Amino acid sequence: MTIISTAADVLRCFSQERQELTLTDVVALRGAPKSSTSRLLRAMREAGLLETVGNSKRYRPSLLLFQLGQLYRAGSSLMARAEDLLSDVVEEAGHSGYVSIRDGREVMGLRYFAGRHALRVGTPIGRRLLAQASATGRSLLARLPDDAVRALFADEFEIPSATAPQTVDDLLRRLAEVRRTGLSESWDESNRGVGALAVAVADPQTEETVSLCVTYPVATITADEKRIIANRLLAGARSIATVMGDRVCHALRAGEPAMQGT
Amino acid sequence: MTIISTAADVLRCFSQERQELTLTDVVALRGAPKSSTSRLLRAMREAGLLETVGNSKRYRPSLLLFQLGQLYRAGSSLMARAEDLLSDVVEEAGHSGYVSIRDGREVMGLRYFAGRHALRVGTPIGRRLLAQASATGRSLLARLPDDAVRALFADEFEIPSATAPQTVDDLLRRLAEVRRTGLSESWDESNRGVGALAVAVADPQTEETVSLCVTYPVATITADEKRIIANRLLAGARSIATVMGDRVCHALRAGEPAMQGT
DNA sequence: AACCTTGGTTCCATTTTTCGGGAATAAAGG
DNA sequence: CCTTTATTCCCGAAAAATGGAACCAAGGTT
Repeated sequence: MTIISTAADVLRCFSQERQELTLTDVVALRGAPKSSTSRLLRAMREAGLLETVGNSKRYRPSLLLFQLGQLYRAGSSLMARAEDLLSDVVEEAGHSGYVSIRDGREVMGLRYFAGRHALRVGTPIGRRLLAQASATGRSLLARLPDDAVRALFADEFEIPSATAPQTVDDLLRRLAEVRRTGLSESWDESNRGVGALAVAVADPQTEETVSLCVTYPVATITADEKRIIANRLLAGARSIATVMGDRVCHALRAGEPAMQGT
Repeated sequence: MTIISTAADVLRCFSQERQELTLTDVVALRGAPKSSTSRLLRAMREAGLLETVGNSKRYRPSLLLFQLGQLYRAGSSLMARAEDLLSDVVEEAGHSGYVSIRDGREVMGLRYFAGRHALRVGTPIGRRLLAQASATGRSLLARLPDDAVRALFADEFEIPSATAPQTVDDLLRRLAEVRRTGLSESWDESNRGVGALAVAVADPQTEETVSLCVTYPVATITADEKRIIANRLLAGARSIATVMGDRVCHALRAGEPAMQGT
């Protein structure tokens, strides 16, 4: 066990809710001895991984980490394409959109595009959602084989709401549907009153996969709007898939538009 | 010298130009022995600080770092950053500064930083200026499309002085210039004997936009001083824009300094 | 096939850090 | 002034880092 992993461990103590941490916080959070922790925090600060807020003793991640985070998405051309497309779709639809990736059983938004409607979805970037209970998450899960999905949820399967999949089998049924249509939908699942449509695309070179998703208030969305969004997303995803050489793209390959009815 | 700082050192090897690094890259960049570097990179990957791209041996900063970066952004508001920056610039330049927002056809100062020169501009907070006839106002208007500006001034266009824009077309020409340079300038317009330089930055998440402006007596300002202020404002705005994810930032994106001449 | 070259990993003995826990110190905040 | 919070010091045992060299695996090249 190297000190590096301990340092990373400390970094993981930070979160949306705990943006700044004090020595005692970290000690409490990790149950490690005080002296070691104090030394470690100082070392991390001197290394430029953390910085202290003002002249207080509270620590937070440094600018260096921020810049590195920026690279994360700047580095990917898949991401760039995804952002371009989603920006267009959001512009047109007026509803907010996200580009997200999956990390284990969760998905995380990397990029947010604000819609122009007064009532719009505005979850901040960096928040995590359950993969099984979001359109985005399922669009990504659908790219895994069934047994990989089972393995992923072998030890735990959370059910955040009544409209979310209630069992793994339930989830698999919905994933099959996603694979068939290329499109994933959620309705009042992880966030109350929020619905979403999502598609996933991958870069076979780097094996990275991102999901494009448009979210809207379930109360005001019309079937017509949904069909338009769905078709724009599908068409866009299809073109990105073609460019990147993504072949796994199931239904995206077929030329026919989805959701003709309803 | 702890390994933490060595790790941070490795992280610093990444940049916009070098988004992914291979072992030999890092060895070359830091001149450290191969074996140590190999082990370090592996440790960092296992700790979750780095990840390998696809199944290649190229490393890049991990998702963890991206998340931490997001926290850095969420940690403070646009306003807080704007104030920090302006406080620095004012300190350095000695002239007064404001952070302002636009409200329709007017701009209003929210925060005032007193310069240290004997002769200084001292408009109290809360006073309103015409947006079209101030550096601050034009920096904010420049972020609107032309037709929105026309619509805004459709029913009325006040002309407070001879140096202010005389017509809407005149204004649009000056806004185009602002968009080009990222910088807005006024000279003896709304306030007699007062000039100003301003830049605008926005938080795309909340869609709030603020303007940072430094004001000075036109009688005593030198071209050199102006150039310094302009560059400090631009550089600062650029960094805030990066942190906040503001992409509309026109000329702020380009790396070249403004106002080299004169 | 035999032979480089290149990029990466692993082995080893040696040197350097780190660890923890308690106590003293210091600094801040009531 | 008292309390809470953070830092520093101590030190031997235990763990990790180091750098050189050997070792591997791929891809060329002859």
